[in-house]
Amino acid sequence: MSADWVLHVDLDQFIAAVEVARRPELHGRPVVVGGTGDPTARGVVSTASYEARAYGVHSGMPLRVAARRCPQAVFLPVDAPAYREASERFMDTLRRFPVVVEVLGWDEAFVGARTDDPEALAAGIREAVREATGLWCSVGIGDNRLRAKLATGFAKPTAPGGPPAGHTFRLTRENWASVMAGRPTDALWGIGARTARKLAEAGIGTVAELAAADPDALAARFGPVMGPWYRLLAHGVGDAEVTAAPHVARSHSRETTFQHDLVDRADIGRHVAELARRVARDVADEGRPATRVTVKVRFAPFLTRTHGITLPAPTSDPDEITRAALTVLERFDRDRPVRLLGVRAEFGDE
DNA sequence: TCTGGGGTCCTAGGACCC
DNA sequence: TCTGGGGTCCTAGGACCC
Repeated sequence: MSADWVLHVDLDQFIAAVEVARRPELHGRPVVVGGTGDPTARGVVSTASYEARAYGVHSGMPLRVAARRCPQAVFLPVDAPAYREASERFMDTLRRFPVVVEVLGWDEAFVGARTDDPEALAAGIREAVREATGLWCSVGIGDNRLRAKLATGFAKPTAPGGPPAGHTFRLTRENWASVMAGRPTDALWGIGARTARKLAEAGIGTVAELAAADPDALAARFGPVMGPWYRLLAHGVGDAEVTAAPHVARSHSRETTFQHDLVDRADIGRHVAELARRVARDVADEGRPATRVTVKVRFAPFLTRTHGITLPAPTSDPDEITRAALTVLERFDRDRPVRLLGVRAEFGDE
């Protein structure tokens, strides 16, 4: 009997896998991709291979720390065009199946399907993706998006030297409690370290405890939307709809962390103007005018401030966007060295 | 440990208006 | 002279995700 399923398909160690696929001599070695590939420079790890993860290296970790933990790793620069190309082949492969494909990121997608054998569909997808891209993927099977997404975590190959191909895992209303009840709240998709800590302070440590919490108390503590939503997450409640409708951007931004902090005012102004011009190009490509321009400044050592203005009228004009960014820049204190500059353009609600 | 770059959504306070 | 209740918009910051 056919039923509607949500599959979450996720490429394994995506960025590192792309690099290894085109440099077979790296197979089996610890590989760390991030920044310019210089482990002594400012930057973080984009992806570490499973061999590198065994040394405690993970995404988001400063490259300098990764180099200390795993000095023998091969450090490579981020090559965005190569990953974009691999991503497109991956998505095109998914679209060959009689399913609805919703892109979530470069290396993951939701797949909506009506089938009586979702495991067989998942196996077919994994083989086709391997054939088309040379990359392995893992597949979570769920009765909604939340459960499918979380299921993928249980499908992933874990240990280095383990099976090269990911497996599949099915997470539904039936096994939700037995799989999730005892796990920490940040195992849920949408609860991170900060919220988990605040929940723990309220005496809520596990998914089961969150599921049993009082919604009004959660609303008072976490806000009228987030509080009750956390409780629903703990019950595994989520949307089951998958859509192929193209994503409509709310904003575009460009930012740069400098290898050496900036102190010169004119220098800072030139960098903001350059970022604004790049954002204006993105706005022009979008084909809709920007309604707001925001500037971000991260001062040394790591203090971040933002200021922005709503434009007098929506515009795509590079000169107007640049002028707005430079006007906003005047509102910042200028008494500290600058580590990062960013410019963002937002679009209206239509 | 010393913390990228690109996004999304929510919250809360103040301004402003009726 | 001391004062309401509600709605909406703007702004800055926070949290989360990949």
